[in-house]
Amino acid sequence: MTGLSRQTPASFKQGGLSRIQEKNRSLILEAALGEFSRKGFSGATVERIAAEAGMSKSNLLYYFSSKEAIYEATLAHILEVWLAPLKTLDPLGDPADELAAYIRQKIELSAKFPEASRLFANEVMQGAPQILPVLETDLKRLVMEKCRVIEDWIEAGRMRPVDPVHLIFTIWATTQHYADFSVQIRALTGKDLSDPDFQRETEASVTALILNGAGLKWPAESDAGA
Amino acid sequence: MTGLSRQTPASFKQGGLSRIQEKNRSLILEAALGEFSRKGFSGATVERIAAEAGMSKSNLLYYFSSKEAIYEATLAHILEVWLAPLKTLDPLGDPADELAAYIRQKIELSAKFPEASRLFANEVMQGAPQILPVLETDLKRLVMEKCRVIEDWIEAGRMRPVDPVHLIFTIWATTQHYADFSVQIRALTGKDLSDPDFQRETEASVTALILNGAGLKWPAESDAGA
DNA sequence: GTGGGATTTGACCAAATGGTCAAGATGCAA
DNA sequence: TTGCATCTTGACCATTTGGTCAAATCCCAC
Repeated sequence: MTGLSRQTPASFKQGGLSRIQEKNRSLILEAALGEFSRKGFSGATVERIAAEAGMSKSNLLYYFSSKEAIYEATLAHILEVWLAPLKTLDPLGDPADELAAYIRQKIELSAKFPEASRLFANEVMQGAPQILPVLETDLKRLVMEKCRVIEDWIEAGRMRPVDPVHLIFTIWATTQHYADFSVQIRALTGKDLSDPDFQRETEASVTALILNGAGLKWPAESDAGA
Repeated sequence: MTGLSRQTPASFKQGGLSRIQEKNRSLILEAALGEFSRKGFSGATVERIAAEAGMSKSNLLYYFSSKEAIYEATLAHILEVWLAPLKTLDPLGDPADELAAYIRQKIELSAKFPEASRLFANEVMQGAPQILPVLETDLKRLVMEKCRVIEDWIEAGRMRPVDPVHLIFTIWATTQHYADFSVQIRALTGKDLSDPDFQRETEASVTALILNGAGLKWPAESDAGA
């Protein structure tokens, strides 16, 4: 009787996705991440996404109603992972340790999910058409909260007075740079974050530069190898 | 007699472009920069570029034989400007002054030509299909040369031992971040580099962070206002 | 002013691509 | 096994878009 349910993947009835749906949506999102990050939204084709996910274009459009819907889902899927590390910045911890840990996590993400980084960068560079609202609300609230944490550290004389928001931008910029510009980095150094040695070297350099720039001792006293 | 010259803008005969050609090529390149930086290569349309340049699509294709040709010309046009500042890093100057000047120039570029920055970022993020050769030759040579300069400063004990290539990457990352992610920055701070006050503030923060991170005194002694 | 090359454009074409649809295949509960 | 909902697909369509072409129109040296 219902002519309606036909084009709706049984789906959301009460949030329960069927086994097949679970698998296919997951395959699609993974393929979409690769395609969108490689080609950008406009350059990506649903045909290629479908092929990479191992199904027909028609079938893909059975699970996601449009190219834009796939894009939004992909973006939402990575956004939480992407912004998570900042939340761990602990006001009660040691400033140097906390910032070092944050930088390490961000570089870890850049190393493990360079495609997500590029997709995010692409979205923001195009004017953040999909995620601007999130940036202006959730992210802004989070950043302001963590800026307050840093300000408190500064007022307590535990680090040099730096503008917290620029400190955060600098951390974002540097860590994401290694993912987004990996081709350039490989062209210049012959390596990128996929090389564990290079990842360690990058982490050490970036952390030392930023922490010392913020007036924190780094590496912390301990054995500083040759 | 020559059926050949017809589709070739009188052009290159000996490098002399006619007045009209000069004007139109310039209009096209400016329009293309806007369109490509806003939409990326795939998202851009020659129709819109032509409209923005105030001419018909057919006429645009009279000056550039294809969309890709416009893209290459646009990229080549900005590339020299983009890489110029690094060349000014003077081995004979004071490390702090030299690096501060370099950072200032890069931020100046990000403020004045954010579209060029985004176009460049886009190109590299897609794998640098057009400019990879340049990166691997000219840019690599330049970077290695300047790394040597920094190493000499370090060996002379004039700055903390830092990996020069990571120092350069950090400067690139931070300065370009303010152009490429200006939408995010505006969402979080309400301002961006188009605001002169924000530009000064950014320059001061970034310079202080990086130079102090590199073990250099900054700001140099002088009146440090309240 | 005039002839011929430079410039400009509208009409047109072919390929790529997002999306629809109806029919067929598959999985599963009874 | 059978009936029905879920799942899958090939055929098809409309639009967008990069690019061509022949016919104007413009510009300028003579």
